This record gives sequence, C-alpha cells and structure tokens, in this order.
Amino acid sequence: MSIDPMNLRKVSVFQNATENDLKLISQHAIERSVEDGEFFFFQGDPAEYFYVLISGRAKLMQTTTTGQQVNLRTISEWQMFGALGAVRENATYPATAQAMENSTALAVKSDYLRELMQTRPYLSVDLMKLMTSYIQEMQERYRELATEKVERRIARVLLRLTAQLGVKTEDGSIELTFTRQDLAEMSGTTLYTVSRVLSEWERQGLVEAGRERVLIRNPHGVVAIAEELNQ
Amino acid sequence: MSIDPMNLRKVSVFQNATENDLKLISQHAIERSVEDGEFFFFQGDPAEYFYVLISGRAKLMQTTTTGQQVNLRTISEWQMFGALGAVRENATYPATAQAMENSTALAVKSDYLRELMQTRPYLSVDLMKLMTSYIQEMQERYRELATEKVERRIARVLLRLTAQLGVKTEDGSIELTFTRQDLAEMSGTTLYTVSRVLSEWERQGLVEAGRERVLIRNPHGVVAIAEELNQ
DNA sequence: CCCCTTATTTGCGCCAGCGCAAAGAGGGAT
DNA sequence: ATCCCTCTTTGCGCTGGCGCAAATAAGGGG
Repeated sequence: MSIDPMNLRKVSVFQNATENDLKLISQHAIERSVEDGEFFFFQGDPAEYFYVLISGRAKLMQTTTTGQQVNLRTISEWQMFGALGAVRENATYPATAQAMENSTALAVKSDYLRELMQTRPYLSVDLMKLMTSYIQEMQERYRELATEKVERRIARVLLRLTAQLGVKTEDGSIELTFTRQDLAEMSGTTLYTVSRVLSEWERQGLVEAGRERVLIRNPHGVVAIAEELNQ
Repeated sequence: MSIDPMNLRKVSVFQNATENDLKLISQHAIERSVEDGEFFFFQGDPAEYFYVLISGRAKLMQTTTTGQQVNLRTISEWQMFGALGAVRENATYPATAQAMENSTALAVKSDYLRELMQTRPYLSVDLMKLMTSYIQEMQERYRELATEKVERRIARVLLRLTAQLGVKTEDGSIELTFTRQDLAEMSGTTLYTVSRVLSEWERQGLVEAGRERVLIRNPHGVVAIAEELNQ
C-alpha cells in the first residue's frame, strides 16, 4: 500500500516542492517497516538511502567503540533522517537509527536526492535550512553539556521533547513516552540520575513518573528549572 | 589593498567556483581587520555578512547567559565562518566570533551568497558538504563530552588542533599556540584541570608545556591516550 | 632592565553524580 | 490470575574533577 505523494509536503525539506516533484520522489520510494528495537541503519554503513518516517518513532544515536551510546535526536512522523549521507557520494551514515516502536519509513536512494538537487535549488536550500537547525541544536546541547548541571539538562530535554512531540492532556499536563535510559542518553547522564531527579520532582509535584512515561504536571515549574539564573 | 580572487579557491566552499564567480565574490567583499581579543560578530547579531579569514586566527564560541563560554571551532586562514546565517533570510548568528590574534577577514553580504546559490548548484552542494562536516564533528564531540573522561578529551582536542593547524618542527614535535583556558573551553573542562593534565603529561615526557603553547613531543603517546580501549 | 599584566601551577577541600546491587513495580502473554 | 521480563527506584560508598587561593613564571612595554 502506497502513500499519497501530497503527504510528502509535510516533510520540511519538501515543503516547497512542486506536486510533480513529490510524485517523482514517491515513485522512487520504497516502504520499509522495522520492528521496535530494530535498526534502519548503523553508523558506518554506506549511506545508500535516506528515509522519511511515516509511522512510529525512532532515535538517532552515536555509538562508542565500548558500546555506550548517546542519543542525538528523536525522529517523529514525517521527519527525514539519514539525509546527511546523501550530500556526498559514497558517504557512510554518521549515526545509527533505531526504531523505538514498530515503525515504517519511506526509503529513497541518496543518489536520487543528489540528482534532484542539481536542478532544484529550493531543495538544496531547504535541506540546508534543516542542516543549520541541526547544527544549532547540537551547538546548544554541546554548550549545555559542558556548562550545566544535570538537573537543568534533564529539564531542557523534557522541554525539547514537549515541543517536538508532547501530547497535551485536557488538564494542561504533557505526556512523554520515554524510558529513563532514553532520557539519560538524551541528557548525557545515567538512568540512575534521571530516576533520582524525576523522583525528587515528583515529590515537588512537578511531574508524575511512570513506567516508560513522564507526565509533566507543571510545565512552568520545569521551565523555571531549565532557565533559572541562579548558579 | 585587495586580495587576488584566485586565492578564494582555497576556501572549501569555493573550490569548484568558476574564475568569474571568484571575481564576482571578491568584488562584493570588503576587508575587515579585527584586533586580538575583539569580535567579528556576536551570537544573536543579525547575520548580515559571512566571512573568510585571510590572516590571523579566530574562534567561534557559544556564550551562556551567565558568561561562561564554550569553544565550538577554531578558524584558521581561508576558512569561512558566519555562513550559517546566510542560509536563511534575516537570520542571526548562532555563535560569537572572536579574534585570537590580530586578524583580517573578507566580509561578503549574506544576501549575495544566497543569490549566487540560486543559480549555482555547486555552491549549495559545497556549502552542504561543509555543513555536514560540522554536524559530524559536533556529534562526535558531543558524544565524547557525554561519555569520555577529561584526560582523553584533552588528548582528542590536541590531536584535532594538530590536524587543523599544528606546526611541525624538524624533530617531529608539533607546536600549538593556545592558552590553558582555550584548551579548557575546547574540551569542556576547566583551565585547572587542563593544567594538571598537561603537567602530568610533561612528567611522562609526552609534551612540553609553556605559556600559551603546547609542544607535543610524542604524538603517538597522545594518540594512545585518545584511543586506548581500556575503560 | 625593571615593572606590571596576564598566564600557569599546585595544594586543598569538597561534592555532584556515578554505578553496583538488590528490591520493587508494571504490564503483556498465556 | 499468574508468570516473567523489563523497567524503575533507592541505599551506599566512592571518586573525578571542580574551583578557590596563593605562589610562581613569562613576556611586553617603557
């Protein structure tokens, strides 16, 4: 079963594409389903395809030689991933993409994107805009990791996730579905510390912590922790 | 006094430019000299120009509200900087650029680069290549900061700097000109810790530490610290 | 050549956060 | 309803690295 090409307009890099271009892209796409915990690609693999997630959720991460890992980004529906490899011929993926639930993505040959970009400046421009936003986010996170205490970093992570994919419940709370391990990899700490911090916040009534789930009861309070000028 | 346009070929983003394009760019460039310690631009300023450093040395950094700072990148001759702001109209610089010695740069209106990219796909592609290399480097550094001990991070910083601008002396040593504070900002630690680590390495004969200067006597030994699988 | 500024080193005390270990809790499958 | 697997919590002890403070060193300018 195939996707309506017009849906591709939701992908930020394709927002200015012509209808015809969208059709072309969708004709070149194959669908690929990946189960929870399985991988779209590994760091170091030849970057033959780029992907657009159409259902589910995935994460991009860097892995060390010793197996530790760092979460670079959470991918939600209609986000593109694996596109860095499409810029340069014969590139390899600079990160690993793992499904966080059963997920489906469209896969398009990297070569094809490169080819399209040769004649469609809007595509390059929009991809560059996406890339600048990555750079800026990475720079920010790098600074945070270097200069800020764990508690604040965790607060920032929750806020970032809220902005990207938080589900607001009727009473203004926000629900996020992540394990402590996920949150730890995103904030550059350990699952133990995340657990302790969330427990403390729960005592203060800021959040409600559950299995693979954090309910932000008082978003303002979390912002206060993330922004506070003290220290 | 103006620069020979052909020199612009040394700028990675202009490596595939036609002679005529290089001339156009140099005609649109103004020269700007900045003294040691002064600034090309600040984080948050409107990104009116992008720069190409033609002499001296500068650093790109992120500043926190509390004044702490993190060093993102060292800029050496013929490197472009401030170009992220050129991708999007009315963007602001996402980082601050400060001269580390008396320096001169060519400044070109961001608008003009955007205009050129509309009709010259090679330019977009080469800028994207540069941007992917930034992303990859930031991702790597982020992972290092999150997972690796200080000593190893400092070793990596020295190696990175060596690759970019280390001056090899006759006996195979490598000279770097940075303060302990600079190195600390690059490795996400404090000047005290950098000092202690360098002192220890000096005792082991790996380096020679001087004022605003590190001489790497045994590059292999430093690589060993950076790469060691133990721990 | 001396003075002053700026960079560096190092002792010392401290604490944020790590990470093991073991117990507890949730939830899906049968 | 029960089992089992996975996720989470929390006590405990430890230590890497921070950061103050004070002494020392290295240049540059006059």
